[in-house]
Amino acid sequence: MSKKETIPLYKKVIDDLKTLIDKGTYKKGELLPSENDLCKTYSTTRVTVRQALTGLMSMGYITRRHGKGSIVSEPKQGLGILSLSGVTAGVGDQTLTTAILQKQAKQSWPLDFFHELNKEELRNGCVFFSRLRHINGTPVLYEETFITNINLPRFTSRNLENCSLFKILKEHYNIEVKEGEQKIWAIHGDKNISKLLDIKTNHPIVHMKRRLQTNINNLNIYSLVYCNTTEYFLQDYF
Amino acid sequence: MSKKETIPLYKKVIDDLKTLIDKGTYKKGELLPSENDLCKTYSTTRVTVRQALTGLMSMGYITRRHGKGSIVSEPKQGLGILSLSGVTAGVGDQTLTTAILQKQAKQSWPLDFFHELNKEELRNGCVFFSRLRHINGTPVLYEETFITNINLPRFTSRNLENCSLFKILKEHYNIEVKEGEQKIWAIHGDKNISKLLDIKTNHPIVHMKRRLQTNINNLNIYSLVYCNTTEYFLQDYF
DNA sequence: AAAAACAACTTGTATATACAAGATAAATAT
DNA sequence: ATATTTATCTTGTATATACAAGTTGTTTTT
Repeated sequence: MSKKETIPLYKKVIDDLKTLIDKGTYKKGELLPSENDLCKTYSTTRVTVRQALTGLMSMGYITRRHGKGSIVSEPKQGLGILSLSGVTAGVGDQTLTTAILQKQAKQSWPLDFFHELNKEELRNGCVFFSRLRHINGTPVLYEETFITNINLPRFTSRNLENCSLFKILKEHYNIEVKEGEQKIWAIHGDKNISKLLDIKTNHPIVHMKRRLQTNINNLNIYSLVYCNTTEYFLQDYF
Repeated sequence: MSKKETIPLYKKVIDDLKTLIDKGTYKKGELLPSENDLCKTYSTTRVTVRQALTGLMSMGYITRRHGKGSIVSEPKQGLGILSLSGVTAGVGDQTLTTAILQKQAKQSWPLDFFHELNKEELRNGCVFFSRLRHINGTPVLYEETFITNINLPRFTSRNLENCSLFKILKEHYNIEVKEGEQKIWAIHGDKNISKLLDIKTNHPIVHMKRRLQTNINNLNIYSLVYCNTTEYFLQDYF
């Protein structure tokens, strides 16, 4: 039952350093321990340590300077456009709450679904849920998410508040987002969206259609996003 | 005068494979030669070949499957939101023209510049230019670009039409974009923007503020983007 | 005092090798 | 015929090592 999976050393190094960066032990602009120091810490060689650092770099956690070291970058949360920042401060200082409008439930794909689906996905159906995110009490972002139904144990009974979808997928099912695409429009919200976001109908909002591919074959995450960017904006690091 | 720089082997492998993918020799969904084949081709070892493949992967050119091989992905153009797609087809089928509204010229940074600048950048000043991109004759995207002035030879006299900024930087100055951030809003265009994009003033448009860091220290590319997404949309791969 | 050389750090590139583990098709056993 | 095993591909992880080259502070020379 218990997956006695041994996680690779380089992944452990990534996780450790990521945690220390997120915790603030290594702050923005500071240098990580040198590659040789990390080699000693983990009793390994530079090839493995560099594999970890390369991973952290492509995740945007660090930059590297020849002859200098690995420099901690701005802490990034999420992948692509997942983070929402206020004009004055980062998300950390804001009160971000998430309301589940429709709890995740198995269903078949909508007939007019916005993205092409393969046979396997169509056969499996999907899990759908919708969330409304508030910052400091104001509704800012409405999101509808469709996940290919591959029978994740107990997934439909989990609590998906507080942006924890990706965390849950990673920690409980070892699912990670590998790549993705997103399409962006500026639109005027229709009646429903405007009501949800508490804005006038001619108010401009950002609309996105996203598709995220995971390390599991045929497990894609699709989402429709509607965001009121009057007081906040969408931020994207790459 | 001639830079007798020896380019690293792994970079040559990346460039070669990238060219072959772009040319269509390796098509989407196909497998690249195996790591051991590439080792033979380049008379090197797997560590070096894998360094190249890891690079191609983080650039989005390929995905890799354990036990299977390196699979060619959808060819991606540019980095982050740089590509503009129509609803019906990719950019390739569209007629994309670029008009230079203000030719690139050295100047000092605007007093109310949207991003923090360091001392070095302030001292150097910037090169500014603005472009208006049309798809099938319709103005769709207006972009103002600020590049830190580091005296690139002949840069101010080059032709920046046809999205070739990044190509020029890469080919003539060996400058590559390393990372970046972008902030996104939906707004109603002001008089100027609306006139440029030929839309009504209450029309929703996507507004972005972008900052791209390059492999050259203190050389950043800042841009302000305004996009009419009525008929087209902004697309982003990661 | 200023410039040049040096030493000691750092990361970058590269070779050579080994075994683990996923994918696939052929050979074998049922 | 249908499973099962096996062989042989593939990529994934890892060790050990070497030298090149950028960065920085110290020492030496001028």
